[in-house]
Amino acid sequence: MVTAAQPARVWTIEDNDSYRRAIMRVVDAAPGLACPAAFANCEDALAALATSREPPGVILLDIGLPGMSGLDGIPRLVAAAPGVRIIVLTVFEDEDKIFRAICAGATGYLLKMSPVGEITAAIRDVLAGGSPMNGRIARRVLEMFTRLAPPPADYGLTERERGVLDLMVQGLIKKEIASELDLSVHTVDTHIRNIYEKLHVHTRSGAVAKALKEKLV
Amino acid sequence: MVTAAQPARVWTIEDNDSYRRAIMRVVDAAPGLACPAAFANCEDALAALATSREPPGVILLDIGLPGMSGLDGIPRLVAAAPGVRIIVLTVFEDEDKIFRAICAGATGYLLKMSPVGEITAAIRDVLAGGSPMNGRIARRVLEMFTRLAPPPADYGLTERERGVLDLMVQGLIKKEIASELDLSVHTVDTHIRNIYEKLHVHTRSGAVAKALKEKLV
DNA sequence: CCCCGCATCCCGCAATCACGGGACGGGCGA
DNA sequence: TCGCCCGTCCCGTGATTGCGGGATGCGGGG
Repeated sequence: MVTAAQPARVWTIEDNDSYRRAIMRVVDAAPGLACPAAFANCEDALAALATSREPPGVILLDIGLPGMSGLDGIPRLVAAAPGVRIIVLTVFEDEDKIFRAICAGATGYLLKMSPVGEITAAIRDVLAGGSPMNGRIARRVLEMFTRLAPPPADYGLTERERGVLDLMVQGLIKKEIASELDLSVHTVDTHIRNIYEKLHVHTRSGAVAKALKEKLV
Repeated sequence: MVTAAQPARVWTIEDNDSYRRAIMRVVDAAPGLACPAAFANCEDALAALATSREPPGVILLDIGLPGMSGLDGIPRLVAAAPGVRIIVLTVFEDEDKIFRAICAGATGYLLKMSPVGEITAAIRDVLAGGSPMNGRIARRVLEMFTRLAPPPADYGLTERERGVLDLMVQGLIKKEIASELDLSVHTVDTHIRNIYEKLHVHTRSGAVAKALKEKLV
């Protein structure tokens, strides 16, 4: 809980000296927030985390750091301070970096061009269970999601064929599929051949790969 | 572009009469925004879209609608009005609905408990290329992402075995794998057997499925 | 120094596979 | 009513596979 008596501890990892100091000032000036420590690289922060008796609740993290990248630092920081929330604060807005940061466990993603007031707002948001993101970043994240779930592609598989394909994905052989579906092996064979034709493959592995990649079955 | 002369058109689809009217009032009162149309269900909105000569730039969409669900409506609305941005405005905050809405192409996701001022802010955000999300929604989205990239699981596969597995995933048969890797078919065979053992499967399909599901190779 | 584990390579066989064919009934649109 | 598609069933052949062996080279530990 954020109170005046016990301000939330925010650490900053940022290699640009003046920007780092500016952030510290802003955070310290914000009611209920304090920035008791700041570092110019991940290694120093990790070392401090290992010995600190007062771990931070939130870390503002740059990505373009000398030495260990902020991206690589995220999992280690989280491991060193379980429960800590990481807000990435960077100039990068390419999908790859956003994606990697989020997958690594970042809770927020801001751009350095943001007004400083947005930073304290973001910290409070994170503390309140939110995930602050710059608008463009949010749009990108959503787009990645959309792309992740592409058209369920329809190859015109029949119900039966989908059932057979499902069991193929589970690694069953024809004989097993036949008894599972209570069919003759020959019938299963025909279905499999039709699946191959519809999926434009000619091996089990190809069919299974296509089924999984395109979320059929 | 949002100007006083040409306000951005916002449509509202919401079955609760008073809430719908409240939104219309708020949007109409906001400078640069106008809500020239509102509907109680998707079907009506779709019909209006089909004949309208002034399609909206943004649609505020409820999910719990009578008839066609807002979730199912998203792709149709987008199809009927290419370029329209959908902001989901609902009481639901379960992962499934969020996920489906985003995958269907929603640009923003707000909760009805939000102060109305947040709605106009969200509309402007969307118009400016952003993707407004309630803080908790954003957190959920990020968590979904994190879960999407689970531990790359290690079954102790050797370099060679990974190479073979990769080609298996591509649907090649042993002979093809052998020539691709410049090995004897017998060697490939042994590799495959070792892969089976390490992956605890005993069929090609099982191995391919496991490789794909756990992002090996 | 020798043994063990490991990755790599090889052989042979029975089981399984892909695929060419053919057949039958039921549903559905022309 | 007549096709046509679909799901079901069947045969046979030759290729491919899974698996039982066995062998090589190479590194580390006793």
